[in-house]
Amino acid sequence: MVMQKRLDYGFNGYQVPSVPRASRSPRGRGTVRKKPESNQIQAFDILASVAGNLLQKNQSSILDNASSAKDPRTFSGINIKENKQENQLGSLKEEQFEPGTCSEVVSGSVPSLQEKHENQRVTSDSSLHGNHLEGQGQNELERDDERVKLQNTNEKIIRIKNRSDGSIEQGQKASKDCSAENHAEKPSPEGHCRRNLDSLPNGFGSRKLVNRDDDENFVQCTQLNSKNKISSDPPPDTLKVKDASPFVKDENNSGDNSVLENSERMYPFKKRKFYYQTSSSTSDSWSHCQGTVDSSYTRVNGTNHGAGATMHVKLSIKSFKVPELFIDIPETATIGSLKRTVMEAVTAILGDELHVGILLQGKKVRDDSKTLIQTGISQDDKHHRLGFMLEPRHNRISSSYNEEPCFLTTNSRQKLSRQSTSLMLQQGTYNVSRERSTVKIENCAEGDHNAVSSLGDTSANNNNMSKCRALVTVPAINMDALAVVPYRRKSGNSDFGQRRIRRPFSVLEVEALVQAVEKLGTGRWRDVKQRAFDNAKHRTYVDLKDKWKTLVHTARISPQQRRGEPVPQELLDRVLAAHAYWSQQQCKHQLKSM
DNA sequence: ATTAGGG
DNA sequence: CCCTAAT
Repeated sequence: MVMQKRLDYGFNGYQVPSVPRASRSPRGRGTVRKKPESNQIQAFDILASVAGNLLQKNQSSILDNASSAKDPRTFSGINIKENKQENQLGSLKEEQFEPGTCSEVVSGSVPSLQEKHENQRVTSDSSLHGNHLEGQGQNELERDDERVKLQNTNEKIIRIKNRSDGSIEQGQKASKDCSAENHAEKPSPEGHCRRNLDSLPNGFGSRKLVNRDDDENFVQCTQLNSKNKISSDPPPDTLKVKDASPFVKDENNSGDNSVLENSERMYPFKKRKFYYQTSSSTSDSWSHCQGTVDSSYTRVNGTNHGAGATMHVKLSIKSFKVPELFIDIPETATIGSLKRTVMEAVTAILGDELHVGILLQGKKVRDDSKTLIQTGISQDDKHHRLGFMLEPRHNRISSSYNEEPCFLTTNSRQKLSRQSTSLMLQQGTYNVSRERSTVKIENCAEGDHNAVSSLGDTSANNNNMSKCRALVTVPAINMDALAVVPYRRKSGNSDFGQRRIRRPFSVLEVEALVQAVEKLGTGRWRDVKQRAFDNAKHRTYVDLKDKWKTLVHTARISPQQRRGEPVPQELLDRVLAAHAYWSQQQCKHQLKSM
C-alpha cells in the first residue's frame, strides 16, 4: 500500500448543540445492550439522568477531587432554574434550552479523543469497562433510569471505512426482475442517473441505489439504458417484468445526487442548531466556537426553599462540549470522507463510553445521594460553578484511585486498563482520554499497523486482533461481574455481536424502496434488496423489510409525530397505496390456496 | 438463506 | 435495529 501523507487535524472540542428534544426512552429489553444509535441523544440522556438524580438524592458526601475547572475544554452552558412543578427528569427539556439565559459559568470537561487513520483503514480498538450489572454500579449514572443501564456496555464497534478517492461509483447491475428492455430513452437534462428510470414500460425503472458501504456512503441510482450513464454500461439486461404492479407513475422528480453525500452523514447535526455558531467546521470556526462556548453560564435562581418543601432546580444545558478530537487522515481523502470521519468520531465519543461527571467549584462530586442543597447548588448560589463533564466510562470497580481527570500519561498497561474509553473500530482508531495531550494507545500490538489497516472488510489478521484485545482487556474483577450478563465477546473475533450503527434511510433510499416494493410487493425482500439496494451492503433485506414496516407506520401517523428526516408525503402516500395493494394481493393468494 | 413478526 | 421461529 502506498504510504500517504497524512493531515492532522485537531479539534479542540466539538460543540454539541442543545438537546433537540426529549429522546425516546429505550424499550426496556432484556440484556444490557449498547445502543450506538442516537449517540448524541444518549449523551444528553445521561445528563438528563444526572439532573434527575441530582434532584432526587437526599444523602450526602462529597469526594473531592480537584479537577481543572479551568481547563479550556471544560465548558458548557447550563441553566439551572428553580422549578417547583417540574420534576426530575422531566425538568430537562428542550424548550428550556435557550441561549442567553444563563448567568453562571458551568464547566464541563471532556476527554480528548484521538482518531487515527492509517492508509485509509484503521482500526481503533478500545474496550469499555462499563458496568454490566445494574446493581454493581455505584455510578451515579447507573441508578434508576434504564436508559443509563443501556449505556453500560463494554464495547462498541464502529466501522469506518474510507476510500482513498471517494469517487462515486456507477452501479451497473441490472436486477433480474427488472424489465429494462424497451424503454423510451428520455433525454435527461440534468444528466443524473436517475432521470430515465421512469420511462420504462412498467413505469418502474430499475433504479438502484448504489451505496458503497465503505466509503462515502454515496447513494446512487443506476438506471439501465440510459445514455446519461457516466461509465460504460454493459449490455442492458432484457428481462421481462415478472410482476407488473399497478403502481405506475412518472417521476420527474429527482433530487440532485449531490444531496446524497451528506444527507446521511451529517444528518444528526443538520437537524440541530448551534447556538453559538453554525458555520463550517474549520479550525478557525472551532476556535471561535471554543471561546464562545467557554463563556456559557449556568444560573441558579429561585426562591429559598422552605424547610420540608421540595424545591426543584431546572437545568438547561445550552451546549455540551465534546472531547477534543484529532483526525489523522490522508490528503487524498475526500471532504466527504473527512466529514464522515469527524462525524463518526463525534458519534463514537458521544456514545456509551461516556458518562457525566459533576463538578462543583472544580471538585468532583461523586456522591449521588447528596442533595443539591447539601452540595451547594441552589438558587442563591451564584458563585458556585456547577460543571458537567463528559468523561470516559471506565471501570470504576477496579479504579479506586482514578477519577482524576488528568492522568493518562503514558501507555503503560495499567493506563490502558483504565483507558476504557477507546473504541474498537474497524477502521479508525479512537482513543479517548481525559488528557488534553494526546495519549495514544498504540494500535493494538505494538503499533501493528497492519492489523489496524486490514480490518476493513476482510477478517484477516485475527491474530493481531487478539493482541489488540489483550491489551485492552477488561479487568478480571470486572469479568466476574460480567459473567452474569450475556457477554458475547469472542476473542480473536472482530465482529462479535455488536449492534450495527444506526443509519437512517435517506429520502432517496426510501424512494428506491418504495419503488421496488410497488413493483415486487411486500413479501419479497430479498428481491427488493437485490433490485434496489444491491450495492448497499449495509442494507439487508431484513432492514428493508423493517424500513417498510416503519414507513407504513410513518405514513399512518400524523406528520407531527414523525421524526427524523421528513419523508415526502408523496412517498408516504405511495407507501400506503402499495401496502394496501399488496396486502390485498396477499389475501387473495391465501384464499386461493385454501 | 428468507420470511414474518415481535421487541 | 435486533432476535427468532418457521419456512
